[in-house]
Amino acid sequence: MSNAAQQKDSSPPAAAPAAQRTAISPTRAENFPEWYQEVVKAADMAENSPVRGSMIIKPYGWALWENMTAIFDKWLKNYGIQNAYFPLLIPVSFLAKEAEHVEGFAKECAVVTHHRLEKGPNGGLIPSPSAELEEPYVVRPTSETIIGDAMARWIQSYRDLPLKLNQWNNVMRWEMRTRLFLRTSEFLWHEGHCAFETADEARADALHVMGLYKKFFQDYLAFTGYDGPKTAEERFPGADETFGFEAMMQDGKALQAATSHDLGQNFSKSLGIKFQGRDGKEAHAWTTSWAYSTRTLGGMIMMHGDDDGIIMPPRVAPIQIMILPVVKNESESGELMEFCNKVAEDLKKAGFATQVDGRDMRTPDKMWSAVKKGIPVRVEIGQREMEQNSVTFVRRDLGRESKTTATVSAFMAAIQGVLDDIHNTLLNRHKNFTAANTFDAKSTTEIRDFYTAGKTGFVRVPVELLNDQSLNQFRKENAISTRCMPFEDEGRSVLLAKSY
RNA sequence: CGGGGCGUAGCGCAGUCUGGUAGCGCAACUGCUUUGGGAGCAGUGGGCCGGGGGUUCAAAUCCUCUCGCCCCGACCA
Repeated sequence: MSNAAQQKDSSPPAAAPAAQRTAISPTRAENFPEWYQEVVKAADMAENSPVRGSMIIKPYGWALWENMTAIFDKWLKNYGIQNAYFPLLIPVSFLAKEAEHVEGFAKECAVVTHHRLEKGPNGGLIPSPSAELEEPYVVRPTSETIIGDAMARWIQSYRDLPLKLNQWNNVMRWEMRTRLFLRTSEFLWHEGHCAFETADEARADALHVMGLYKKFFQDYLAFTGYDGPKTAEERFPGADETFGFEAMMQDGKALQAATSHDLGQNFSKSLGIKFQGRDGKEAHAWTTSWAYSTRTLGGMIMMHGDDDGIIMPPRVAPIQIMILPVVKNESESGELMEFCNKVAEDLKKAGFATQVDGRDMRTPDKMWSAVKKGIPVRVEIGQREMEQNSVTFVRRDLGRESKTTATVSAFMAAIQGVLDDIHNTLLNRHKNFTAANTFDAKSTTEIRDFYTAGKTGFVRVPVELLNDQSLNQFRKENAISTRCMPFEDEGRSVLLAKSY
């Protein structure tokens, strides 16, 4: 409860018999939020910036995001989505057009009110009073309105439908409390916006993209979770239905990894997205929107990381294989580097993201650096290996016990399988973890007992319980939200959890 | 926005109560020895003590205002 006091006591591991030093301290068990921050730092992925709530994504973090976007972008195009770009600034009046939408976002909008600076009375620069905008702009918190406005002009006939757009961009929501990747004021995402002739098509689109997310998370990011409709209280402002993908973090809190919205005709009516139908009559289009963001990346860290730092899922890892030359003495180093580079070249030709760590550092330090960056496979090559034309490699997911020596040709033949196996190990770990942290409860009393006992995870309860006022009161007091109504239970149940 | 904690070298911290020339560990740099899971010795460099204003002969230290960070809560597709 009194967290502030507790933390201080729990963070130093009390100089106990440091059996095995972990690369990250505190450990997950000691202090999960602090562990998370340290992991991001240790991997050199991101840092806080001078701009409150906005982070700097460093090259290694960016490389991961880039991989996460490149793959999914192809899938979207394959599904018939066209990428486009819409303005960062949205006229306030646009945002105001959809009643629920304004209400949902007004509280967290950054507003642009001036177009010129001038010298202030105390030095420095101030917005020039003579340069106040007639109508302020908001920095987009999401783009439904400005894209809808364009759609209204672009769509005249049912022949213009469906219109399926997406943009990779940044948005801003003035968050009160931020954490690297998980919640930042400015964040990166893609936002898809589609318009259809019929309600069924729109619904199918929202569901289809949710399916893509699920597949992407499973096949590339190596995690699983529950997908399904959100309850009314968690719905996107202005949506008829929101589908979410909920994943369980190692501290027992849920994280929404993606959402997809069936917006019905709410936005088309307020923004005038109309078309002449096959019957010659005027009709409003049915629209959708969907997204995943840099938050998903943060979630991935919290799902796969261990006390030595992040573990990169191999299929999106910026560096899949790191080769460490183990140099004994200078005289051999030239020949050894040549050998390492040769192996690296072959791996690169075979399509694997490979690097040789040729930095002038002690070997153990390079090893830990690779560990903290979560590089799936670390290859060590010293005099021994070179003489036998072999390599020694270690899997990040299994640690030093997995150390194996193989001939170069055997390694080349096996590496794809090794990476796939790492992927599967991570995925299965997370599947088992999710299953082990999903509990069933049939009554408000059971739910109360669960949380009162200090347990965490998903609690799956019958949807009818949402009508129980005493449960709602309890949820409110304990910050327990409804996550989604899993498709697999066909609407009979809803998942409760504390969440990010 | 409420409650709590905290800003001192790149990082982690001591010094603040009781005002008197800015310290420790790690990292960095140099040299030698080392190198297959976090090395050893010797040496060197590095500070607007978050920022503004005040009190004082004198401020990291006291007063005041402010900015920022962390944790919890509220809020949050």
